[in-house]
This record gives sequence, C-alpha cells and structure tokens, in this order.
Amino acid sequence: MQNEKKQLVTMEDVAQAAGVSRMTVSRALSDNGLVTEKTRSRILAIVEEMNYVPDQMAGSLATKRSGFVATLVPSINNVHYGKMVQSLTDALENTGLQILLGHTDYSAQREEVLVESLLKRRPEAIVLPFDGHSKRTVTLLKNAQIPVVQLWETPPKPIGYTIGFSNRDVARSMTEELIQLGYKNIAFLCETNDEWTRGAARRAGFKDAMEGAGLSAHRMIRFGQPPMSIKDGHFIGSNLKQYYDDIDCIFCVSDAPAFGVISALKEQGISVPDDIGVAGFGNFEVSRFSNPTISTVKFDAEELGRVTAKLITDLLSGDKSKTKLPKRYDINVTNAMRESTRQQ
Amino acid sequence: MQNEKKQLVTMEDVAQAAGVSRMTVSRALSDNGLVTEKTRSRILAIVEEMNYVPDQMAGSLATKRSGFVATLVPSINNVHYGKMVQSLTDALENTGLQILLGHTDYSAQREEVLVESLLKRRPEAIVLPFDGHSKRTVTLLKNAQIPVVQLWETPPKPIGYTIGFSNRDVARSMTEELIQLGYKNIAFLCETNDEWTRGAARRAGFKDAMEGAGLSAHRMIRFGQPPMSIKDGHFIGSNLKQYYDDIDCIFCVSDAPAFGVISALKEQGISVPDDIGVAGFGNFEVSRFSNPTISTVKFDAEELGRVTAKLITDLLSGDKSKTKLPKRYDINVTNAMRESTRQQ
DNA sequence: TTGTAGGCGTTATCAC
DNA sequence: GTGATAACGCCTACAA
Repeated sequence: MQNEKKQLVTMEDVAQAAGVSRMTVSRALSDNGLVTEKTRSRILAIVEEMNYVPDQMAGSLATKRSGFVATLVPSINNVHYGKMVQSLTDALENTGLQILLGHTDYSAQREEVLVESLLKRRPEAIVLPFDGHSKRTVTLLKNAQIPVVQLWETPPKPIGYTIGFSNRDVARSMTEELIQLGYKNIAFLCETNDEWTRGAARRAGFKDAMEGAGLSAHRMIRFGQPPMSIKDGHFIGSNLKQYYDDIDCIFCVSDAPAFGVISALKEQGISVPDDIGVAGFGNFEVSRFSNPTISTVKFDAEELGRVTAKLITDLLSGDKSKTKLPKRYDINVTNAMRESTRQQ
Repeated sequence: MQNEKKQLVTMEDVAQAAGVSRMTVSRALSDNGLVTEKTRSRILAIVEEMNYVPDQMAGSLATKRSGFVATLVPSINNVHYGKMVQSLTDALENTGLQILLGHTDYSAQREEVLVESLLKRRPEAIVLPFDGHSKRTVTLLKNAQIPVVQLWETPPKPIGYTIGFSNRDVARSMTEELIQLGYKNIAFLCETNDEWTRGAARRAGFKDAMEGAGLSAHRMIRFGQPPMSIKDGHFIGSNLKQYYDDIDCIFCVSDAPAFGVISALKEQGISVPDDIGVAGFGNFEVSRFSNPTISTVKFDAEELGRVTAKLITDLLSGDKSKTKLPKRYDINVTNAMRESTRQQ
C-alpha cells in the first residue's frame, strides 16, 4: 500500500491520470463551479484513489495566504491558556485558519525568538499575551504587516488590537472586597520574577486597594518561578509565620497556590476562613469542590478565545469595515466569594 | 516605521541593497561559511536594518523540508497532554523542528479531518494518540511517507513507532493492588462513549483483575463524556447508592473525578478510605495535596514528550541507523498508593 | 567565494 | 470550460 521511497503524489500526477491540466485539477479541488460536474467528479475520484493530498505550502506561496494564525501563550500547561487555545482553535475551525502555537515560558527573551520564528511562516495574524515585549519584538510585530492581537492584559500602548482586562483593576477590586469583609492584615502571594508577568499588575492593584483603605500593603510574599503551583502554595502555607505572624488573609496570584495554602493551613489546625482567609485568582475547577470552596477572581478564558477568533476572521474577511472594528475588547471579570473567606 | 501596504521585504530586496545576488544572501543567512566574513556581516547588517524575515514556506518548498512535526492530542486542556506537548516542543526547540498542533476532542471523525488537514502542511513526522483510528486515517498515515508515532497506548498493529504503555495492563495492576488491600466490591468509574478512548482499555484491565481474583466486575459506572471532570465525579459521589449500594472502593478513570467523588463522599459523612476507598489515574498535582491524598496510577507525561522528541530527531537525522531504532518504547508506570485507599 | 539557471507545487491571469 | 504561462520566494546544482 505504501509507496516506498516514491515521491508524494502531486497535482501534476493527478492531472495526467485524469487527462487534464493541473489547472483543471486545481479548480476541481477548490470547487469554484468552474469545472464541468462530470470532469470534476472524475478528478475527485482519482484524487481519492491516488490518495492525493494537496501541498498547502506551495498553494500558500502562490496565493500569499498561509492560513496560519500565530498564537503565543505563556504556558500550554495551564487551564486558562489551554482553554483559550482550544476555543480559539475550535472557533477558527471552519474558516480555513489554523493555529501555530508557541509558549514563551514567561520569558520576554523566548517570546522574541518565538515571534521571529513564527513570523517566518507568514501567519495572517498574530495573537500573544501582553506582559511587556522586548523592543525587537515590538519592531517585528509592527513590521509584520498583519493584525496583532494582544491578550489578557490591556497594554498602555497597544500595537494593534487588545482583548482582556486590567489585572490591576481586577486585583484591586478583589482586595477591596476582602477589606470589606473585615480583613486588615492581608498578604499577597505571588512569584518572584513576575515583573514581566501579569502578577506584577495584580500586585499593584493589591497595593492600590490596601493603601486606598489606609492599610499597609507590606505583606508581600514572593516565592518561586511562575507559574505558582499547589506545592508552592503548600510550602508557603506551612511556613507562613516565618514571613509575617499577623496575617489574617492571603490573596494568592492563582487558585493553585491558594489550594496549596489552604491544605497546609488545615494540616496545622488553622481554620479557613475563621483564622485566616484565602482568596485565589482564576476560578480553577478544583476551587469549587475544595473544602472549603475557594473565593476567587473569575473570568472566562473560552470567551477570550471566541472573541479573538471573531476579531481575526472579521479582520481577515477583507471588507473595509476592518478599519471600523474597535481596537479594544474588555472581558467580563467578577469576584466569586466562597467559603475560604469570611461571610459578609 | 511600518511599511504601509508595501510588500514584505524579500531576499531579492536584501540582495539588491547589498549589491550581491540572492544566493549570497541565502548563504550568508544559513551561515555555511561559504561567504566572506566581510560581505556576510554586511549582509546581516542590512537584513537587520530592513527587518527582513525569511519566508520559510518558500524555503521549505525548495528544500522539501517543512520543519513541522504534526502533533495530535485528544484535548489541549488536560495536564497530561499539555505537559507532553510542552516538553515535546521544548525538546525540539533547537532542532529547527516546530510543532503543528491539533486536538481531536476524543473523536475519530475529527481526528481524520485533522490528519488530512495537517498533512497538507507536509510535516516531517506525525505524532498522535492511539485510540483506534478510522480506516481512512490509517490510509492517510501510511501514504504520508513520514514517520508515524503513536502515543499513550501501544496499538495491537502499530503503523510505525509506538511510545506509551498498555492501559489495560496498568489498570489491571492497580485493580490487583486494590484487591490486595482487601477491597472486594470495587466499582469502576468511567465515561460513556469511551470505546474510542483509552478508558475502554482501562475498563478491560479492571475486569481482568476482578475476574482473575474471582470477584465480580459488574459495578461499572459510566457517566458523561470524556474527559471526566471533578464535577462529574462529585455528582457520582453524591448519588453513589443509586448505582450500587454495596461499593467498598471506586477506581476512577482519572484523578479529576476521583477528587470529585471524595469531596462528595466527605459531604455525606462517608469516610475515605475507612468506609469507601477511592483511586484515580494520572497523578494530577491536586492528588498529592488533597485530603486525603489520592492513590493513583502515576506516569510521566513529560518523559513521553522527551522520548518522542528523541525518536523523531533520530529518525530525521538521516543516518541509516534509522532502520535500527526500536519500534516500541515503554513508559514507566507505577501505582502511587496514598491515603484515599486502605493501608496494607 | 560568488553568480546563473532551473525547479519546488501550487494558483492568477489571460488566452482559446 | 479548459489550458498555457508566469509568478510566489527560496534553494540545489552547477558554472565561473
């Protein structure tokens, strides 16, 4: 069955087998209605029989349409990014657009390398998280002549389009809610090296709220590399007193460490939320089934993917309404207050 | 800065700016040492200045090397597949190979469509999970003239190379271990429609062990679509009696439902493992920090990615040792017995 | 060390 | 409706 060492079947092969020219095969395949139904079905039968699979690279070279959407995420192995990529892929499915994925590992350096390498594939659009970009990354993006969509955080100076929310505002809002519940000595738990991460923006929001309420924002616990894990949270929870001995609430940069903190506190007989309140970020599924359930900042990563897909297809559709599309889309974010924090 | 509407810079443009031929630019870029250091650095400076990014599609068309490795996963939004993809990507990073990702959503139909669409990009190898393939998928794979690597489950009739383990053997082993702990009325919790999933193989292993020990394997709870979630497990845990009222242990198809089952049992005051034991599959991080910690089947998805990368690069390196590479690689799998099951 | 000619597999364009 | 020809942007092979 397998054609050992033989060249792959080409459009020319199909054409010869069908006794027509390549162009007729090409037309039959693209189904423009420009070919007699009779010859078309004959050609398709031969295509089937010969197991011909068109070479899209050659096609793209001719049409100047790669069909790629370059997509960067900090990490594939993270629910939010995974969901976003999956919903983006799904929403793009019937548009002939395909995702070209890369992960930055939360590094601006890697991002730069990746952007350049993806650009070589001539994507028709590029989607990437905004955490600040290197200068060269910005130059590359600006010169690429394709729509640029920055996700998750709304940048101060967007390159093209922006879809997301202000991590600072959102973290401020959650912190304010914690303050309202009566917490005063709130700690913020986040990674080290998050300058280039949305963690830094969340830290700033935390500070805003605390200082706005006349409270001290000095209880800042920084630990490990992004992304923070359950294990990291567990470690911090187990050694909390060594950081600050008067904490009455911990706001964690993600639900994973929040879960870890809670499990560590429980091991020490510290009650959550009676002794210490815990809040997370991201609404992981585990937070709704943990005991206690975890208060968290909630947003819909799949919506992000869908909105992104819609934007891209609109932009690429080619009609001049393109210029009219809003440059900025905001995603809805809410605080889901649950059992791991005091009740009102 | 941005060249409005202008064509993208091409190699010819660079060549003209440098006063050399395209070939010299090409050589300077590929750094073969075939160009005078002086002209080379001059060219590179111009490349930089003009923000030239080579068109890899055109290059691939000429070299017949796309640099793509087509990679399928059932779902991106799953720790195991995420980790595997990430480690595969990382391990491939400096080989000039790039992943072209697709997710099947646990559907043979989608897999077939995806395989065909990915094959159009002329990948140099294709990696995909084995859960059984459609007939046409197999034909496409066999005709693609590239290495085929089937992951996770070792197929009865491998197409090319295989990396993974026998889900049946592994599930049998865990079940045997549960039986040894004294459990008799063990239930198996899995999805409906898992015929085309490795869940079916695990079911078979469960049955093997139960019947091998003279026990009944009839306590089979099937619920929802793959992948099973915490929520699904929670639902089952909440309604356990409606399925079977004499269960003393539940073996779940993944750690997610196991976590959900436990949380539901705890809500009802049913003690784990004293009243009912619970075991999962996959060693999710949450299982080590849940209370009780969850007994589970443990394997290393990242190792899978690394081994796959190694195999592919070996295969593509071109030396004839290629034919000598083993067709089958087994991944190490162990039972991690923790607090959610009785102690020995 | 550099350049020229030709081709990779497809499609746009313009004849027929 | 169908075919011939010329790109698309790069690299191989060979020549200088």
